[in-house]
Amino acid sequence: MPATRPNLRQIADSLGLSVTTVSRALKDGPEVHPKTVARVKEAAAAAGYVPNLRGLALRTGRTHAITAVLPLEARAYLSDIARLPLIEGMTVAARARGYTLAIQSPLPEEDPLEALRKIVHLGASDGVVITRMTEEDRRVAWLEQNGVPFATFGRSAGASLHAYVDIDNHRIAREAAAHLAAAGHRRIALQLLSGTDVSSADRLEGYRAALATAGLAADPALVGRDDFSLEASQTSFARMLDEADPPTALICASELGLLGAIAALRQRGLVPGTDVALIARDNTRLCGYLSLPVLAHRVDMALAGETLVAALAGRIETPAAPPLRTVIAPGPLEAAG
Amino acid sequence: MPATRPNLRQIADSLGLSVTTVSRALKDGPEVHPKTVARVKEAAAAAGYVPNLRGLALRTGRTHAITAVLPLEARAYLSDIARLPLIEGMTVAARARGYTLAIQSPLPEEDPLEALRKIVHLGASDGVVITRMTEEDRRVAWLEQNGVPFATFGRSAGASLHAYVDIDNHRIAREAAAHLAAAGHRRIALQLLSGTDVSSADRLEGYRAALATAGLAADPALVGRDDFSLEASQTSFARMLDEADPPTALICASELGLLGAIAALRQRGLVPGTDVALIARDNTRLCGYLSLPVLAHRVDMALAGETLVAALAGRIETPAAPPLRTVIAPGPLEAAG
DNA sequence: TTCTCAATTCGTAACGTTACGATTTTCAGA
DNA sequence: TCTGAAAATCGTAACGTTACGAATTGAGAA
Repeated sequence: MPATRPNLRQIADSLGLSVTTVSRALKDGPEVHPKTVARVKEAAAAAGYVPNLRGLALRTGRTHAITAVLPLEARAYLSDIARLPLIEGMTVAARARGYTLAIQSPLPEEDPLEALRKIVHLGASDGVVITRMTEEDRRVAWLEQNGVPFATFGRSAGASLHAYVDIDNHRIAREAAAHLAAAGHRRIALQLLSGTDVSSADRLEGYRAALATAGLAADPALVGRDDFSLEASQTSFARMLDEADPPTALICASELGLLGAIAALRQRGLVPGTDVALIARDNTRLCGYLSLPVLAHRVDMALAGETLVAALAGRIETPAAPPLRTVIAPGPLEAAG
Repeated sequence: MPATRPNLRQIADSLGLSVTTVSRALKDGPEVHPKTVARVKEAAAAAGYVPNLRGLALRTGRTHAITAVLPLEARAYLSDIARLPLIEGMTVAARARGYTLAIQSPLPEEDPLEALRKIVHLGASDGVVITRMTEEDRRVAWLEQNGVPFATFGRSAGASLHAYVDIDNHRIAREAAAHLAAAGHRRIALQLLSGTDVSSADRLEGYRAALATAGLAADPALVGRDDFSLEASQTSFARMLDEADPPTALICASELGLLGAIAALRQRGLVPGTDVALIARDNTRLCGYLSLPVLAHRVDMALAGETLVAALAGRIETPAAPPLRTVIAPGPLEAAG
């Protein structure tokens, strides 16, 4: 920015020292006389000196910024309410570690790898957090090949090696389906994302595992894949409800999905949560204030964001250390509120 | 990031040209032979060249990043749900204009001016968006003195000159109070932020204007200043409701405030929206799903975010042009949903 | 006084880019 | 073939910082 800010040269000139000595003094270099260190630090503080990140970045290659590639336009990814604590968690954790968080929202029509390549080549950050992982994510391979520090939200297939934070989607869906089966439900519907997200695959697996354990058949017609707008969700559930053997329980995948399900039920004169059991994706505040008997797991998205940044910071600062891999356990399945 | 990315020198060497010529060719400099321009562009595309922002920033002073100073930890500022569309609007608009949005969440204990000074002196962005404006905001004076491009969310006292986007809080509170007065309410409570935010001052003024027009006295005991957690809001409203002459209508300031009010009412066996009228701050999705007779203005926070970035981009790119000043009009007071 | 060695301090180069002035090449006209 | 101007290209410096090796200073010993 155009603000004329003090730089090393000005401080050096004002003290009759060289730029080199001032630079070293400010980072307590052992070669600088203690008295000089004190003088320099005093002058720097008086002048309000802050090291210029642009020069620093060019010289050292470190920008002290991290970039999160997080779709914000697409309503399909993460519920509205789950997104904010994730961003908050990342921002706060980044700041606490001396980083700035930059958010890049990829355009839906862009090739994810190409978009990522551009972001990395800009060289404006020390590492990236990527989201919306697919099974064989080409981005992971590319990042690894190019030695770019990264952490992913959600595992990818080759997840044995890289830093990631994941929600235990398998367990969440499994517990949800198991609970419903134990309550006597035989026709349990599951809502998934429309893409090839790993999270959806995990949820589907967990759901099937629970059904198998309960001795129930898995009916593909009961697995909805819509893109999680309220309307799409409503349509999707409505179709299931209008079939010959409709579901008596729904496992939703976002609060928009939940609201869509409620709309579809009300449209048919059914009482949500009573006539048809409902399990929400996250136990968000919204669920609690629906005044409906809805169950949900509480998932700490802020913690997920913080852990993501911690994992990325680890890759940046100690590349030799093993990557941090975390699966966030959900809280117990409980009455939403 | 450590990725070895192509730079101008490599492209120049591979073509037997100088760095200067390649640099000029890539931006269609008129001094370069058209055939050379074509050759250079082809080679650059083949190599996947992306200009390095670090070098560019150092040379040109432009970082193509903007920083939004937005408190994310403090629950007191902006409702949870209103924050996300604001961030989304800013991110998307920034990206559309070739900027990256960085979010800096100031720590509550930090001096706002000092924190801003550090952010600016880092030189990591071309301009800043600041929020939580106070009447005589020292940050505005400092930014102006130092020639830093900026836009504010909310006006400050000397707002005649700088770029800002504001919500018409005066009108929102005025219409809310007027509507309640017209419905026969005589004791109308208003909830405000606890700080010295301009938005709260505007709301208070609008509220008082409506009461005066309706010939009602303004009772200071009916103006709550809490910090907008659900609990604080509940306590604050509870105190009012337990007084000798309790309010029969509440104008809330966030959805958390609304939920706190509902909790306080239910605690006393009162039916929210029926026994005591409620007007919410924003017509968020949550309000609609409360299944209560709640009124609210719809405020387009995503538009506010987009407009903020547009205003800031204007300051950065055409400093001579008059600053963009926008007041976002709310939608009509309507049944929430 | 002079020498030696350690303690300080300094100057230069480099990161990748663009601006500016200098230099080379090209080609029409004599 | 030569001249000269226009066209095209090149080299150098600079943005602010740090790393490296060189240069200077000072104190104690001979």
